[in-house]
Amino acid sequence: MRNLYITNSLSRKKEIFKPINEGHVGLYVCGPTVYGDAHLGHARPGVTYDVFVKLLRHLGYKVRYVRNITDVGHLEHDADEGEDKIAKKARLEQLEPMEVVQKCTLAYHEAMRMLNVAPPSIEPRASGHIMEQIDLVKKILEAGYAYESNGSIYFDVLKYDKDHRYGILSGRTLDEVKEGTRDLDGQQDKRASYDFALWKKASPEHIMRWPSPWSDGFPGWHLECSAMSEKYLGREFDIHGGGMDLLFPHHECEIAQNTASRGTSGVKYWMHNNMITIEGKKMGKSLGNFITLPELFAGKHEKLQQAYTPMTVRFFILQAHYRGTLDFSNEALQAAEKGLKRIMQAAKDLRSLASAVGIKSAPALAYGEFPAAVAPEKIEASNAEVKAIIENVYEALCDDLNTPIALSNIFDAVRIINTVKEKKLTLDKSDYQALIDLFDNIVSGVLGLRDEESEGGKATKTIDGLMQMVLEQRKAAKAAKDWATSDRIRDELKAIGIQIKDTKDGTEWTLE
RNA sequence: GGUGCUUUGGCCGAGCGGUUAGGCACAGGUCUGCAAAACCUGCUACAGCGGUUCGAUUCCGCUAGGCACCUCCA
Repeated sequence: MRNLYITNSLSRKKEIFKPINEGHVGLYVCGPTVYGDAHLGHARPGVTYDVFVKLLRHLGYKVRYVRNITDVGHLEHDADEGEDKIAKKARLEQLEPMEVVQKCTLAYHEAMRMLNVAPPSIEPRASGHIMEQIDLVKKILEAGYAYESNGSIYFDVLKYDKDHRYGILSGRTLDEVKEGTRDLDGQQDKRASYDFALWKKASPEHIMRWPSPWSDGFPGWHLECSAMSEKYLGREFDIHGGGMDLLFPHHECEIAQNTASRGTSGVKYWMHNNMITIEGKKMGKSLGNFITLPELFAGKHEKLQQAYTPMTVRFFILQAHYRGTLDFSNEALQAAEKGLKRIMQAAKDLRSLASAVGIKSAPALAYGEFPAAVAPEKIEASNAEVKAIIENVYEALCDDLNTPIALSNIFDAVRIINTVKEKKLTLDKSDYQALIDLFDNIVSGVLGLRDEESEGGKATKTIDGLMQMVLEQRKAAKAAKDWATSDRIRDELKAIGIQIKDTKDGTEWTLE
């Protein structure tokens, strides 16, 4: 199996990945809090960890991928009167909180499906694991790292810090945390402002509430990930991922909870994807640059000059490294759209060139299917450049998921395919096979780039037939040197979004 | 205020102590009835000032700008 390197946020260094159990990977990623539309920000971790999981599986690992749904406990503020995000939405829309959860979860799933982000192996909900969370609170209380106050339970950060040191992930000392923590009103139940809630007593009007030994209430936000990761992945597991913004306090608190209850921080590698910015600023409702995925796919937002397809968005995300911020702009999205189109066209051309020498491409993967676990140790190809390109793609992906480098090599492969198509270069069967494998396993399989144009199914067949008829007419006009007619056909097709290309071998067409 | 990150050509965005990233845009060429596409060529940058070094965009320091987290956020 190839060596895989990932940047571990704990050490802030690139480390070689060694699974706890040979050949198996346990991965937990923080999923969305379901209280609104899926937005551009959700696309980044969705796509990043999707590619990561697909790569792991292609390399031959058996992966259990857990991504949670937060449907309770996530408050608007840390203050005691901070409202639960879902409860607030439910109040505003006059819905039962679980109706909000259902609606938003389905919308999130739909957005992920469109982005070709495969579902996780397990998608646990916080509200479905109240028992586990109460048990976890009990364990932390027993260990002496939490205290009860007026029906709520808080984590005793000061005590924990003395025994274990709080802040190993974010690199902060408790003094630094102290300085940065605001004293908010409504925190009088806590001993210290930096203590965080494990269990909160519900106020009388609070709808989402469960009985517990301490009060009718609800779990603290950080608790769910500790409880559910342990339940499905065990005391210690390989990788925990999430957005950079969750690093502190969410993941820091998770580590503290794990250590206090299980005696181990629980996670070997922490991975954090960076944010998508819009005009250099983080997306936020207050800045008016908040773009949801349905808006993006429909082009309906004042910041958008046009609609962008899900694959364009996916490709756009993959053109940057996951640890860097990625700046959104119409210009950048339009560039991505064209670049992706070029790769997809080359994929099509490659398939027909290869099938001419008897090499078949694997059928396109259905949604949720993973690439075969057949990553080669060595690339077999007679053309040195082809061989080097593919080797570089694997090396890049295994080097902390460097998708931009992988894509730059894939563009080199595109150039080779185009050169062959122009009959300025010939390849032998081993080269075709290697390239077909590259596109099947990596472009389509790991990077998850689908050809949206040719996914029309029945409609495409009909259009194919029609186009053949139209092109026959134009061919006849051209044969008669009736340029006026042939140009008119071309112009009119162009106007309805069909691009004609005359090549040596006949006329091709593509939908724009 | 604290902590951390960052500054790359028209735009997006990699990377690295000495070798072309890549995409998009732009210009010229080839091909073509003309287009389009493709291919070839060109444009070739690393905020500023110092330092280390045979050599720095790449390491160190300072200055200036930007961003993130510290409060909910993917």
